[in-house]
Amino acid sequence: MDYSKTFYLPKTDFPMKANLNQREPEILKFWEDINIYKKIIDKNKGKEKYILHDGPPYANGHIHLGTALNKILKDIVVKYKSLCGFYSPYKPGWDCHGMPIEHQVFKEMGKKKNEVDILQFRKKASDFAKKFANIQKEEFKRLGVFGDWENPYLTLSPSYEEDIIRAFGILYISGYIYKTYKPIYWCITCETALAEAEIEYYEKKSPSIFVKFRIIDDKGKNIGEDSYFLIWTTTPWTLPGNTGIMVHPDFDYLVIIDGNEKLIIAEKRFEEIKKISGKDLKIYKKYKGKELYGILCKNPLIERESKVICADIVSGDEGTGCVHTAPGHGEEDYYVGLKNNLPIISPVNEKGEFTDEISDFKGINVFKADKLIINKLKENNFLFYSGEILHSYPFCWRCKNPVIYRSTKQWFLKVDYNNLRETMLDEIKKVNWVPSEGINRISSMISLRPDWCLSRQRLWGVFIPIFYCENCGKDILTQEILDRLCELVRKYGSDVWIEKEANEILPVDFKCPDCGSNKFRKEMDILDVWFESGVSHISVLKEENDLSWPSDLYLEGSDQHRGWFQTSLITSCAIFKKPPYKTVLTHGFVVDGTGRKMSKSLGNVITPDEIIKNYGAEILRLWSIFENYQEDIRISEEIIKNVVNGYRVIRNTIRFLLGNLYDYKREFEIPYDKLFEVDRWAIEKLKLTVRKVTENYEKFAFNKVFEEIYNFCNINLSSFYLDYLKDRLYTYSKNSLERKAAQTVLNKVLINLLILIAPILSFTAEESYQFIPFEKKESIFLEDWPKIEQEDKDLLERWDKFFEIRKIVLKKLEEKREEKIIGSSLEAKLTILSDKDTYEFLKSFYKLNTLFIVSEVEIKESDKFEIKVEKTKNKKCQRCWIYFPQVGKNESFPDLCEKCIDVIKSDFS
RNA sequence: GGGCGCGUAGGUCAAGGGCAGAGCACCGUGCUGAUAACGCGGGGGCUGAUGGUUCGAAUCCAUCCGCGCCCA
Repeated sequence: MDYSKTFYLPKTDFPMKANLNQREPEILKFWEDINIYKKIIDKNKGKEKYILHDGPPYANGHIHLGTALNKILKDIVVKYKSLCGFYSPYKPGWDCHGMPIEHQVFKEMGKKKNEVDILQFRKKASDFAKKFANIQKEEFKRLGVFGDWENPYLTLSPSYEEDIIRAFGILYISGYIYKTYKPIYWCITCETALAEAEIEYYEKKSPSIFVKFRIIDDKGKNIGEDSYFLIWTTTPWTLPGNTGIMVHPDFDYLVIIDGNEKLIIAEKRFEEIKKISGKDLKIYKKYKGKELYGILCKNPLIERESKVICADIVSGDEGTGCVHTAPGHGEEDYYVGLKNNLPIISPVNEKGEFTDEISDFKGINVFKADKLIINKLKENNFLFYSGEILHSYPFCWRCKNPVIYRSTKQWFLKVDYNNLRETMLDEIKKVNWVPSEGINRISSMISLRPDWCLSRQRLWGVFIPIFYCENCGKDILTQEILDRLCELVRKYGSDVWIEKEANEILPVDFKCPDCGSNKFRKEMDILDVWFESGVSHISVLKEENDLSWPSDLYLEGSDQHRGWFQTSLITSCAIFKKPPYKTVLTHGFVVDGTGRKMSKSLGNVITPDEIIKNYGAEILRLWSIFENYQEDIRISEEIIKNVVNGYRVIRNTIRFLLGNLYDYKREFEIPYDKLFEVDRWAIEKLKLTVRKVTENYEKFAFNKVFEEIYNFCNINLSSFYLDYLKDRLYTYSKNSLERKAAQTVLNKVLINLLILIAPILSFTAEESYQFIPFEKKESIFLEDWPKIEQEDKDLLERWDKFFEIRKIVLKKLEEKREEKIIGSSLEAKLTILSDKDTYEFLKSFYKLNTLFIVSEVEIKESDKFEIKVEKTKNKKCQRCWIYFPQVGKNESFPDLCEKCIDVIKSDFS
């Protein structure tokens, strides 16, 4: 007889095959239709806040795996906190100004910086940034990220620009801002400052000269008369700007005899210099580099001292080991010069000609001056050797001419003003850095960082709000001016700085406080974009945005220790004396399957789009937390395959749970103490899982969250409990305690499971939630996080012992299966011989055979432990497939067991 | 070149001086009432390399190699 119509198989429309790429857009639409983000926010209104402040991605292209990873991690945190009942609004933002966009827009226009109408250009750049902010917005939404997408913050919006200007103004007025010389890349043909991105490197032939700097004060080192430091340079024209000579503190330096003269060079370079010059040089004395510190030399070209200083950037592989230092003409020279208080001299105008400062070469192009300088050095006997060299040199990306380092006045934020550096170093310690190594990184950076250069000679950004008196040159910004300007910017955007004359912005009849003049000009440099994002905490974390300062969490890639974490810390500590964050969480970088970074040239780039198309955003979400994201995160076909596998296990578990709840209703719930012991065990395991999962969410250890959930589904449910439960679910009477108790547990497991996975597997949690066939909330995201309950440790320990025995049983069963004695485990009869304790222990389990999924278990006391497996002699019940001695004894139902006969009679007649 | 990290099975992760482990993949197998599902069993490792400390090292120390981020 066919009994297939007489039992309760799982029934659900929740599909086994996820088909994520098709289904996700439907779920997104559902969320949009019910406005899920607002409903979550409304649900938690008035509760404790948890504010994750979004670091703005740069709006100049499509998202990549790194940006996707970052947004997904943020989304997981916000969803988790929201489910836990926190009021956790998420306001995404975009970084819209800056060089890369400027660069790309110039390219599109086919023009360069000084060929464009500024306002027209800025309009184009603005459109460009908005376009990509919108593209990225859609891409982020596609990932299932919830947030206030209708009201993001953009650094180019007038209100944000106003906040940038106000923040700068506050810092200026309180004394943090000053102006001084700093070398920058400069193209003397285009007469413009260049950014690093506008530099191309080519081979260039340059002079290579060794020059003698006469010692005028050896600080009592007794080096002797007619002594010189020998330096090497490939840019003779920078010699007039020389103010120092670097030596390595740990190198040995030799005083060598060259005729009547003595020369100082590094010992490491001695042989090489002897070879180059072809001279017979003799060693006279030896000094450690650090002993030479402070010796004064004379610049061989002009009347200026040159001081010997120590720096460990000095190379022992080229030159003389004594390095010509012109702080006005090089980045390294500049920083070393700052540290040692060397004057920064840059006697070169914007055309690349020497200024009045160098009377001998006034008006001469620096590159043309090289030859003249070499000749003059030779004439005056300061040239030791002269040759030529082919080396890599920076060129202008536009005109392809070699560029120079030229010092111009730049605006700075002083890090050592008002104890700012100490404040930051103190406050850093109060922040929770996750992982904890982050504190080392940011601390060492803060303790070493130089003043922050805030000005850029660019077009796409917010102008530095400073006026200059045309008469006396004084820089001017008062509270009154700042307030007026902020009002204008709020109304018209930062373009107003260009649109209006200085006098239209300044208060009526404003006069220079120093000289009384009424003529002013505006600063035309813009602010470093890092300053813009660095004040996001001021602009965004406001009451009017429903947010609050400081934020609970910043969550970005580990590169932001140098970037946003630091710039935000500076502005925040300068203005409020406190960091804008309580916790800083960092993640690593996405690399390929072999651990190498992704790049076009390596050809190993994988895009979020490919993953979404082939597998779905859900897989991307799961991948994001599948590995330990605090280190580098690898991605490869194989890894994605693993992720998909993990996903399938969860999905199938959910499907089985749903399928067995098709006829369940909440009022059927069986109270805990009426459940069978094995059901209580399942509940205790669930409690344990909920607790561990929650702990790991709290620690942001999302890969462990998944591991816990996965192991629960796989080891506790799939391998044991659900397999065992099939008999009770399928074959017992619809309203039996066996079935109802099982369903009670399954219902509890299902709803808890869905909540636990919802922050990560949002699509699947929602999709399956909608298949729950009885009364529920509108969305899984409106549920409450399960309460943490202490699990019953005694019960769990008792069952751990059971599982130890079960493991042996399973192995024995497999042996008999191999011997072809049994197939299905239900064909088996177990005999377990054991000591009294174990005997009593086993005896205490209800229907032990069903727990092992065998037909018969016989337990006996014995002095040895042994498990025997044989084929049962009973007959198989055709309905429940268990072998019973009673099968065949009933005439009406000769192929059924007693229980099944009862069920058929009660449920199907 | 410097700073901060990382390196354990094919991949993802555990073990932090005392027998190197888990689930996945793989192989074998059962079931055909979770079926592109589910169950059971199995093989797989010179713990990046080389030295050292120790009775004993994946673990502590040193050097090196490879990879990532930041800086020069």
